[in-house]
Amino acid sequence: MFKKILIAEDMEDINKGVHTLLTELGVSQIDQVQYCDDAYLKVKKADLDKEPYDLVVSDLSFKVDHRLQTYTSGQALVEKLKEEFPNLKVIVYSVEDRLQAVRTLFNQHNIDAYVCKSRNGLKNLSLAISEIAKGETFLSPEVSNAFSSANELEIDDYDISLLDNLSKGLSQDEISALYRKENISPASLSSIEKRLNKLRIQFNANNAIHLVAIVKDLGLI
Amino acid sequence: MFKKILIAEDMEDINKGVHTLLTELGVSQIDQVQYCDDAYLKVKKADLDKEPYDLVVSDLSFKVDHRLQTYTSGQALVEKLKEEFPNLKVIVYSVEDRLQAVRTLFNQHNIDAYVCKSRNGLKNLSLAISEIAKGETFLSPEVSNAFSSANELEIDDYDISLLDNLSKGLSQDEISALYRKENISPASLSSIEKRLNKLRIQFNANNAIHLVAIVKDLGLI
DNA sequence: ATTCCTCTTACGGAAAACCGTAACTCTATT
DNA sequence: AATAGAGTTACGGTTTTCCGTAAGAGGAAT
Repeated sequence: MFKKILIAEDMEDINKGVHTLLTELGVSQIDQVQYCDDAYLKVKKADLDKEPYDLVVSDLSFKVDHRLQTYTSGQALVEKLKEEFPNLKVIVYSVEDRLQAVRTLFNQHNIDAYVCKSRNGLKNLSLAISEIAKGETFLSPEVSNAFSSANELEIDDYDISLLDNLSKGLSQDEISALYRKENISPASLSSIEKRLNKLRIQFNANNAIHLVAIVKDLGLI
Repeated sequence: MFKKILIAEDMEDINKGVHTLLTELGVSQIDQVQYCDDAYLKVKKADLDKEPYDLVVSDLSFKVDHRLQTYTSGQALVEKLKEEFPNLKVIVYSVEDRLQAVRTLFNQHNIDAYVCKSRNGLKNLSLAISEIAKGETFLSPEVSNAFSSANELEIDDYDISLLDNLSKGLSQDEISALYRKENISPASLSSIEKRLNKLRIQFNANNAIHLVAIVKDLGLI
């Protein structure tokens, strides 16, 4: 089990909650910071002192305040940490459930676990820790389909067209009529509903508005 | 009229076109760069040599390539230039027509003109130059409503919050419940419907999806 | 030809969004 | 105190979206 852990989390209450959990798990040294820069400095110093951290648990979003930060987000912090200390284990603990963000963190920045803050957040966090201790990675159930093979790159031109038309204000009915006129298949309302449902699941969107907002952020349309 | 002008534009053909126009306008010294950093260095050097530029015409987007740049966008370049050389006149010449971007350039970075690359791009550019020479600012007709439009100024924080929550996938019902909990008024479903209806009319949106897509494009959320 | 599989379409019910109308609250003004 | 006006809320009806189920259409493979 891990002996020395750092928590980076700006919300004091959550920070404390995680601290309690880690204490219960028997971690002997637990340090806490509320700013990304402090996190980096602590890890850096610990490394120089030859007493490196075993694990960092970091949030993604940190409220900005008067203190100017070099690393303005958990993402930036994690990137830097994993770059400079590849052996350091990192758990991202965040409310964020956008699959693309999760994918990026794993693929680009090689994090070891992603845990969603939710009703079972702490439980999953403790699961994550034991998995990592065994050399495994961990993914919260809320975002478990971030890698489920099927959805990876299976967004085709039809999907894009659908999303584009939605974003232009057409109703599903109107899109159906349009596709019938232009001989685009499938054109039935039912198929369009089905496809949009698939996309909603893929992108973890609650509804069509959310879906369009997400794919616009991703630059897909 | 201006005597010494710098063109910052990565596309060679456009760069050349602007050069030709300026020559026709009787500008005696016209320099061209294809990288933001080169632009900054040239302006800096000219200033140190006591032969400063009168005007910079800059694009917004520069393709990234092997040359690592300190200033990776026209926006960053303009910001730096206006900060260090407030007297230097700056025209932004770009295809970008997002109103929010235009507003930011004028309000935050104090540019002197914004010209859209379009059919009449060069004509507007020459108009802009003569306006600036008279001490005026200039705004391309394509984006002329970035400031004039009354409708955009009537959007308050509540509207933004509403749109933001919508884009995050909350239903109108959920937003109502949220506002009740957080004592944000108005919180009733009816009022939320009404406000969204007003926004749909203002932005010429067919439905909520369309509305969110539009305000995202405008950079409002 | 039959089976199996996948894609498309159809349908029906529940939920949410859309839209008009009317009532209620609060404030300012006389 | 009375009234007008703007903002908020309530409510009913229609349309659209959401979601599950099931039937039809077409292809591939024995």
